[in-house]
Amino acid sequence: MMWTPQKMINNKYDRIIALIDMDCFYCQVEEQLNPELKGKPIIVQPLQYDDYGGGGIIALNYVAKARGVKRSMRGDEAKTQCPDLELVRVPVIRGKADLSKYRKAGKQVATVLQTFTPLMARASVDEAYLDLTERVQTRLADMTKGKYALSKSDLKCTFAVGYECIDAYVQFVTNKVTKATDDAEDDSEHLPEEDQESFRKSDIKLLIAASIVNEIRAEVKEQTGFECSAGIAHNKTLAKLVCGLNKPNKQTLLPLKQITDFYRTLPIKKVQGLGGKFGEKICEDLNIQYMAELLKFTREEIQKHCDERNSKWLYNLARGIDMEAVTPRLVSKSISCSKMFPRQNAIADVQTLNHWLHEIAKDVVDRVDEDEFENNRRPKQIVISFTQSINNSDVSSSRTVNFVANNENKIVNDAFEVIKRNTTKFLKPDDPNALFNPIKYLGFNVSKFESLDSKGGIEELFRRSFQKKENQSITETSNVSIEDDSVANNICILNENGNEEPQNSFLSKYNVEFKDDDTDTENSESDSESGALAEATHQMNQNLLRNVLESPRLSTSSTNPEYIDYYVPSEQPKVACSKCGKMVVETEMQVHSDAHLAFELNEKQRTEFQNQLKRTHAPKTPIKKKQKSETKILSNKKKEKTSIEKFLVRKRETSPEPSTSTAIDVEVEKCCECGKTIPITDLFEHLDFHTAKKLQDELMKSETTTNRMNNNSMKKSKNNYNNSLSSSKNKNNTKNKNTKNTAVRNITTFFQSTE
DNA sequence: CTTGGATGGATCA
DNA sequence: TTGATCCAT
Repeated sequence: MMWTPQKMINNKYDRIIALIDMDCFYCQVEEQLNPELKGKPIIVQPLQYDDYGGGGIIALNYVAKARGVKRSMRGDEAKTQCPDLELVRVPVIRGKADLSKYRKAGKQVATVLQTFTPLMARASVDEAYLDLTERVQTRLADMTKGKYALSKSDLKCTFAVGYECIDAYVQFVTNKVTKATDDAEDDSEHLPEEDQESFRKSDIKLLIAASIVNEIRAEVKEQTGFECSAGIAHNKTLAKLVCGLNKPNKQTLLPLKQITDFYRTLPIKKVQGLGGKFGEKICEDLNIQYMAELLKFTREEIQKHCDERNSKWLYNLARGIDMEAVTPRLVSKSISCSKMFPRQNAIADVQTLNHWLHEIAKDVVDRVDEDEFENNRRPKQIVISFTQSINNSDVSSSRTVNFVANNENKIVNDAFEVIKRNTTKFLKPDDPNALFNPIKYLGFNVSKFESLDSKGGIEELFRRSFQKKENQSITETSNVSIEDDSVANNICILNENGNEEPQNSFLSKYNVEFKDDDTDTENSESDSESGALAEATHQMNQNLLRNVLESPRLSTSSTNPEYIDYYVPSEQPKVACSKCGKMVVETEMQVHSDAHLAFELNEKQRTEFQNQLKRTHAPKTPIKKKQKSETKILSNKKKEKTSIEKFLVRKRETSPEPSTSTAIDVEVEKCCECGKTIPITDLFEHLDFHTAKKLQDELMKSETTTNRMNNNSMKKSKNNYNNSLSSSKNKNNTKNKNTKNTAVRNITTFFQSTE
């Protein structure tokens, strides 16, 4: 029963996660490649035009959608529905669909996204999760200090679940903030203390995140020409859920307090991971259909129908909690090439089998080769998969083989051997050319990549931080790490319709456990919001980087700065991280170190580093790269090393002056607003007060300029305006009633920057 | 028969 | 670790 509760708790609502999803990505790619298509209704189809009904549709743009074309239509039907529809076919190479241009475009996008945070995980060719927690915190701190203000245009194209327009939501947040300063009453007060701050800051953080995501989407558009939509919430699952609510080229955030309402009409199947058999089973077993209905069940009841892990996950998710971390991953962990041979296309003879093995193997060779140039790695393993039709039913098999050389014939031979060896009856006895059972699917999957640049050292570490990989400990343990009781008692706020269970029993227990277990987290306790801490963290990261560069083995600080390190299993052997001193399970140390590295690099450094990699790796002539690979890698290694050295040196030079004491040691801080000395633990609260004041000031100041802006939402609420501009600038000290009215009146320019 | 194929990730025994 | 299976885009 050893957890670090405080860390876990903070991760329930503290994180800000965005899911970026490209709008009808394949269509956008095709439009970019063939600009004549722009503005026209188009669909993208997988194969030749000889398919049933004119072929399927894998993507359609919004023009086509507006014309009534549906994804479920066949090509013919779509063409009938929309006669001037443009049919774009994905190219076919070696008899199979060639998706390389979409992969390439997706990689471009990911490269841009990655510059905003190291905590980016590609979820598919056109989707990526971003953990924006740090960026949001930084901006919130800036805002609080008056260095930054949201303007209306920052929230362009933004929607908030449960609100008609974003202005309505902003108004709500405004009222809440101003109210909180004057009024002791707070709708988060019945939460456990640990959650209250997170809860109160949720709305403003989501808004800030929306402004950041707008910037991200604008950058993606500028750098790649592609448009995307986004979902913004406190965890991946929710971000994903709301992403599709407003499309295209829009973004949707999910306020914490809207989750229950949102769940009421949300079919369970829509949740990622519940769209298949498992979700169906849950729905049937519990006889429910919507997410909100999950709330009725205890964890034990849920667990009757699934394993512990899933029951916890479901139980938490029903309460808006999903602890899965955004695991940084920039490149895929495997590459697969496959082809189906449905029905009469099933492979029935050895010659045909051989032919297709070669075709697909060529694909493998090309992809692996390309990957080697891009990522300087090579797979160690290849899995050969095939499906036979035996007695009219499909039987799938796969076998693993060492990947010793990226060679077409070698791959084919291995595959042929594998198929022969693992087929009880390979050939028909009377016909040595005919397969006994037809083959309906062939596939290769290479994985277990090995970095080609030698050999440990800082280079390797850097590379890993870019290429890698997974952070399994975070992903896996985060789910099981939520203690049942803590969850059960911390979610009452989501049950805004009452009926929540009493929570008192838990609190004491929680506190006890917290204290018992809180051996090494004292310094970072409850400060994760603080701008000062953020600075301290940054400073510490600088120091950490220096440590890595100068004496990697040296153990220094004993703080654990990263909010992603929120879980420490107790029973496995642990060792101290050489960077942060935190005790980490031995087998997870590499991952832990990677996380440090990912965090330590700022965007510029990362892009610079990547560009250098690209430069040194980019072949002069993209064609015929095969036989050069060996020698080229060697020469590159040298170049690259110097590049890295340069990079590191520069990094050192541009590092901020080392501060001998990090802000973590500071107990008090001078308020930048009023000059008062405030205990650091109270600083944020204190600054909140100033924020509210400022907002009020802005409100008044921009009142007149507001009238220039004339949008629908303003027109709508125009009648609510009044002319009480009489208050002085210090009116922030006035009563609730007054501030509320002001906020209502002037909501659209509330966040206007003053500069 | 028919949103099916290609692809990638994750889980579990 | 491997092989089968599930899930998602």
